[in-house]
Amino acid sequence: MSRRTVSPKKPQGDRPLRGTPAQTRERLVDAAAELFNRFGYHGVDSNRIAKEAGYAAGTFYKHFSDKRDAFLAAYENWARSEWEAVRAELDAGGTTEEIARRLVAVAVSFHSRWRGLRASLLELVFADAEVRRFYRAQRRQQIVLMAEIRAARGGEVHTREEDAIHLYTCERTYDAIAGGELEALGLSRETILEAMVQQVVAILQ
Amino acid sequence: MSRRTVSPKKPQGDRPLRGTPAQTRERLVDAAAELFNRFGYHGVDSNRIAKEAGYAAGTFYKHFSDKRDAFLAAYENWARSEWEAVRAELDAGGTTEEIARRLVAVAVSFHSRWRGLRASLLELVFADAEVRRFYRAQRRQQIVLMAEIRAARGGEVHTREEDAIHLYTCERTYDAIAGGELEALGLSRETILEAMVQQVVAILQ
Amino acid sequence: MSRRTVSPKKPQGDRPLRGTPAQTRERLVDAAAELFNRFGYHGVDSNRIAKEAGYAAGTFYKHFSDKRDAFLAAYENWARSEWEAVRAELDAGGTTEEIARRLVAVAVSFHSRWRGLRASLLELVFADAEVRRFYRAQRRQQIVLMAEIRAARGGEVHTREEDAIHLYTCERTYDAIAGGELEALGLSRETILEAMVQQVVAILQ
Amino acid sequence: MSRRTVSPKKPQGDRPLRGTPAQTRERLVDAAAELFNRFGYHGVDSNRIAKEAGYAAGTFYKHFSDKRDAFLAAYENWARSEWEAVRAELDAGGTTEEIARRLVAVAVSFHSRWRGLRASLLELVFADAEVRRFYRAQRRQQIVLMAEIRAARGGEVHTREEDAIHLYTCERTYDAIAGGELEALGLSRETILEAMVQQVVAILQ
DNA sequence: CATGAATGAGCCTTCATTCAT
DNA sequence: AATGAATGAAGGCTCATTCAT
Repeated sequence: MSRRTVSPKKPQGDRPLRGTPAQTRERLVDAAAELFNRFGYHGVDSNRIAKEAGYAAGTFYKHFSDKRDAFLAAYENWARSEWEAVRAELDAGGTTEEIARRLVAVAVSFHSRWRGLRASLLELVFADAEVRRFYRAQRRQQIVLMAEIRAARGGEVHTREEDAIHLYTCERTYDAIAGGELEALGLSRETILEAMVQQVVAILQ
Repeated sequence: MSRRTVSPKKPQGDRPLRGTPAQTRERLVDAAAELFNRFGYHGVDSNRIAKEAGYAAGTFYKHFSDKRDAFLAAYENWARSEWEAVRAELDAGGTTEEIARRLVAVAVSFHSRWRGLRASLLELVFADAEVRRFYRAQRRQQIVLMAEIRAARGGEVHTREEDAIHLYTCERTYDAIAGGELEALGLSRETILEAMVQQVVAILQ
Repeated sequence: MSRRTVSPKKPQGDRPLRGTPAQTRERLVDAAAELFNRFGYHGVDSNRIAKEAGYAAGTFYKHFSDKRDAFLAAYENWARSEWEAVRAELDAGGTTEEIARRLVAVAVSFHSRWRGLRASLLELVFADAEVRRFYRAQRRQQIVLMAEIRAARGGEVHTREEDAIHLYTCERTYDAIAGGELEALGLSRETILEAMVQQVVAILQ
Repeated sequence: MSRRTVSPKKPQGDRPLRGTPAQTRERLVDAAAELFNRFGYHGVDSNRIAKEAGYAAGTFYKHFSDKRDAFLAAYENWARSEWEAVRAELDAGGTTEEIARRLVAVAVSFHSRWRGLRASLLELVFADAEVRRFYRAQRRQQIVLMAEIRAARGGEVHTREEDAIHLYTCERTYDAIAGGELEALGLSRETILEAMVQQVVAILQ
C-alpha cells in the first residue's frame, strides 16, 4: 500500500487484482475447462484461456507449468464434481431402482456437459504419459469406491472385473448419448437408458 | 545442343516413380496409419508422413486434400480390414462359442494394433464434422451387419438398442485392454475376455 | 506409325495428339490468357493452365521456358489483336470523329476484355526485367505508329510528348472504366467517353 | 531454488521490447512499405518483413491479421503522407502556377519513391476485394477534395468527370516518369512536366 | 510430342512459452 | 501477482519445374 503512494509511475487503478491467487487459478481452470470442452484440447490456445478468464497471457504460466497442466486441473475438477454428485444421489436414499435411475441421470448429464473434455481426455491418455497416470488413478479409485459403496449398502461381493466391465459399458454408452449417436443411429433413448438403469441396479446389489 | 549431349545438367538422383499412383497412395496411407497410430493425429505432420512413405512433401497433397483426408483413408483401411477379419472368422465355422472366441481374439488384436488411431479418432469425431460423418456411417453399417449376420445364422431377433449396447461394451473393453488398463488396475485378462466371449455368444444367438 | 504397330504396350488410342505443335501452343496461350485475365498472374499456376488447355502439366514446359514466358505470349497476342482492331477501324473510313468514336469503343472493349491481364502486366513490368523490356518495345511502337497514322491521314505534326500523354490519359481512363471505377465513383460514362473521343480527334488531326 | 540462483537457464539474449506497441507497428509498417516497394507484394514474405523491422516472425501477426493487412497499412501511410504534402504545397501560397509546379514536383517525387508499392497496388486492386474497397475510398476522397480545394481558392466549378480524367492523366504520367519510361522512349522530361503543370493550373482555376 | 507423378524449397500462419516491467 | 509484447520453432500446404516413360 505504502509502496503505491510513493511511486506514482502508473495510476494502476485499473489493474484487476481481483481476489486471491487461488481465485485467479480457479477462474483460469474454469475457463480452460469451458474452452477445452467446447473446442477440444488442440482447438484452444493458452492465450485464449487466459483472456477468457480475464487475465493476460503470462498469468496462465504463473499458475500452470504448461497447457497440459491446465487440462489436468480441469479434468480433476470435473471428476471430483461428478463423484460428489454420485455421492449425493447415493445419500439421497430411495429404493435401489430409484437410486440407480438418478445415478444414470447424473452420469448422462455429466457426460453431456463435459463431452468435449472427455473426447480430448481419451486422446491425451494415449499421447501423454502424465495424463495417462492421472486417468488411471481415477479409474482405480472408481473401482475401489464401487466396492465400498456396495459394502456400505450391504450388497453382495462382485469381482473387480465385473465392476470394470460395467464401468466400461456405462461410460461408452453415456458418451454415445452425449455425442448424439442415438439420434444419428435411430436408437431409442428410453430403451438405452432403461438398460443402463438395470445394469446399475445389478451393480448396486 | 552439343552442350546437352555432354552431360545432363542435374542428374537429380533418385526419383522414385516406383509404380502406379495407386501404389503411391497405398504407401502414403500405410505410412499415415502407422504414424498416426504411434504418435497420434496431432503428433505427426504431413511432411513426415510423406517422407516416411519415401516421398517428398508435395506428393502427400497430390493424393489427399489435407491431413484429415489422409486420416480418414487410414481409418477406412483399418475399418475395412477389421470387417474382413470378422467375416473370415464367421465363415470359418465351428460352434457358436468357438466363433465368439475367435471374434473376441480378432477384435482385441485389432484394437491393440490400432490403439493410437482409435484414440485420435474419438477426438476427431468430436472436433471434426467430416470425421464424425464418416464415423457414424461406419457405426450404422456395424449395426445393420450384426442383424444380417444373426439372421444368416438363424439367430433370434434382437433390438438395435441391445446390439448397440453390446458394441459399446465390447469396444470400450477392448480399448481398455489395448491401452494396458487391465494390468494397471490389476484385473484378470482371462476373466474379462471370458465375459466378452459370453457377450458375443449371446449376441450371435 | 510403324513404331506404333510394333510395340502394343499401350493402345494409346486415347492420346490427344490433336493437331500440330503450333496448335498445342496456341491452345496453351489461349488458356493462359484466359486464366491470367480472370485470376491474375499470381492467382494461376502453370499446371492449371495446361489442364485448362487440355494437356498435361509437363506439356506447358515444352512450349514455354517458364510461367513468365507464357504470360508474355498471352500479352503479345492481346497487343497484336488490339492493334489489328485499331487498324481495321482506321481503314474503315468515315469522318475523323466517326473514326475516333469507333477507336474509343474498340479500346474500351479491349481494356474491359483484358482487364485482369493488364493489372498483372503493370505489376510484372515493375517486378520483371524481361516483361519490362517487352512492354517498352510495345510502347515505342505505339508512339511511332501514331505518328505514321497521322502522317498517312495528312494530319499535322505533334510532339512525341503530346502523343505519349494522350496515350497515358486514354490508357488509364479505359482501365478505370474496365475496372468499374466509374460506377463506384458515380461518374457518367457518356461524359467520360465523349471526352476521350475529343482527345482522339485532336490526336488524329 | 538454490539451483535457480546459480545461473539463469537461458539468457535468451537480446529481446528488443523496444518501445510501445505503436512503435513496433510503425517499424513493421515501415519495413513492409520499404520491402513491398522494392520487391513487390509477391516478392516479399511476412517473415522477412518482421526480420527487417527487427522482430521475430510471430510479431508480424500480432499487429496485422495477414500479409494483405500490412500492405493496406503501408498503402494508407503513403496515401496520407502524399495528401499532407499536397496540403502543405497548397498552403504554402504563391501564384497558381507556382503552386501547380510544386504540386507536380511533389507528386512525381511520391510516385518515384513509391513506384513498387503502386505497381503492386494496382494488381491487388484487381485481385483482392478488400484492397479494391480501400482503393476506391481513397479515390472518392481525392475527387471530393479536389472540388473543396478549388472552392476554397475561389475557383470555378468543374465536373467530377473532368477532375477524374485529370487525375487519371496525372497519375499515369507520373507512373511513367517513375518507371523510367521517359528515358526508355526518348521523351523530354521537361516537356512532359510542363504539360502536367498546365493541367494542374487548369484544374486549380 | 506429350505425359503426369514427383519434387522440394518456401510461404503464410499459429501458438506454447518467456521475461522485463 | 500480473502483465503483455515478443519469441521462434514448426506445421499445413502450394506451386513452378523436372524427367523417365
